[in-house]
Amino acid sequence: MERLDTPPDVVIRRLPLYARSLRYLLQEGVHSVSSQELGERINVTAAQIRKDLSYFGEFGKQGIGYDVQKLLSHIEHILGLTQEWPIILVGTGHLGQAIARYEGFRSRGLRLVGLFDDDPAKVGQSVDSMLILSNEEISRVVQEQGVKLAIMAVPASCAQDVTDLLVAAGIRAILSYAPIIVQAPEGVWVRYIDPIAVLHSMTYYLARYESNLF
Amino acid sequence: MERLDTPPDVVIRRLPLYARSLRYLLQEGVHSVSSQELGERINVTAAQIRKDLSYFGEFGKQGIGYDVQKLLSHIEHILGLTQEWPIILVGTGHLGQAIARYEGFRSRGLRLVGLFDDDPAKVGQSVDSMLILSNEEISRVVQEQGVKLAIMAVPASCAQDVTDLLVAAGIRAILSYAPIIVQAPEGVWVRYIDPIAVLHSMTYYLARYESNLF
DNA sequence: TAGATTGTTAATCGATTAACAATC
DNA sequence: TAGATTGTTAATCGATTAACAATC
Repeated sequence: MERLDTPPDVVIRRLPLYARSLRYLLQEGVHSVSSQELGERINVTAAQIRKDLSYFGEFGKQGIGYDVQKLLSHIEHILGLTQEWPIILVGTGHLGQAIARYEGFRSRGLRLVGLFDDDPAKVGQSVDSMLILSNEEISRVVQEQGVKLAIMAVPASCAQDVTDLLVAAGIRAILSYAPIIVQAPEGVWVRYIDPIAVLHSMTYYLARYESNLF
Repeated sequence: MERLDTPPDVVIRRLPLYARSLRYLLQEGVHSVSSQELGERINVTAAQIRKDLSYFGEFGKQGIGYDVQKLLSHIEHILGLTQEWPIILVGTGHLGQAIARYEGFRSRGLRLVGLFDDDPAKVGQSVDSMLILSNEEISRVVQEQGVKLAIMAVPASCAQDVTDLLVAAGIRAILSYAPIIVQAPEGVWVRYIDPIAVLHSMTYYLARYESNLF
């Protein structure tokens, strides 16, 4: 059956988890998997997996389940992971350097092509043989390499300025580690990695638990 | 009016964002804020903020809005941030070291009290004057210091084992950076920081955009 | 007082789950 | 064939939003 609904964002955010689990299954030499089995691995119901996939097509076989390799290919295709995406990283503090040293980008369809910092003392140094450039060069690199995706690991105080710079340069999606919500125009996606906020939401439950409220 | 509903987890996850925005307002010297103004800063509707807060009490004044300092205190109290939470970190790769070097824990109600790795070559070294201990010492430290909260920055391949170790030691909440969903018993909260998954959900939109589908 | 904004209810919207015919 | 599991529909559940009386 044809599906014309545009898939909700929650569904899109689950697809990478399905893909990853399928990669692990493949490594383990598993060739076929049911929605039930896949769901148990990632704590999602079987019905949800089937419903999610139905937004994009029919990938399974009744009575059998899904061919791991095939379903993985389909999902990678849906996510646009058949191509390699150049990305840039702005901010080379402790966290930025750790990200720059991450070895896994290439195998995950991403390639770090630029490293930027606005601190003149850092510009010209290098991290893992990758040269740190000035923020003023962002625009040039983004345009030359057709970069659409940026990681922002800068202090809250300059996050909005850097966002504006990235948007002006042509970046369309930003993953921000800065502890602040930035404003970006329509058509630019911003997502946040916010470990402190996550920890603070867990202390809520810990505090409740400690006082024996459940 | 009294509210007996237990607040949904989505609400709990938004509270830290409200708290943070209020801290910024306080720094800026703003004393009073309406749900409208607060909402604009963090891209949340005014109605949602008021509804969220109503799970916990009445903190505003009709016609006026909220006293920034008071509302912040209330939210910090709700989140259990009136006490300092000891935390441990397992895994001292690039990312783990960056986390260990993070200076902001103290001011955010968290205190790193232990750093662990299972690599004998790393045990005994130190990061920022904090000694790396063997994973075998997790249980002792957790019990001695009453630690409930752990950050896990280990490879996917040992994430489940480390989780089991943490749970056995008495940890009740885990923030995991490992790219795998781990199984934990009831009453133990696990949350994930998964930058690659987030990037992969953004490539979906970039791929759509590139092919001019919207 | 008049204007503004809260807290709360009811309406709406959207996501998840259950159930089952289709079919491998 | 009998058993298993999909894809899809309808029912349920839960979260967001709109609206407004209460009130500062």
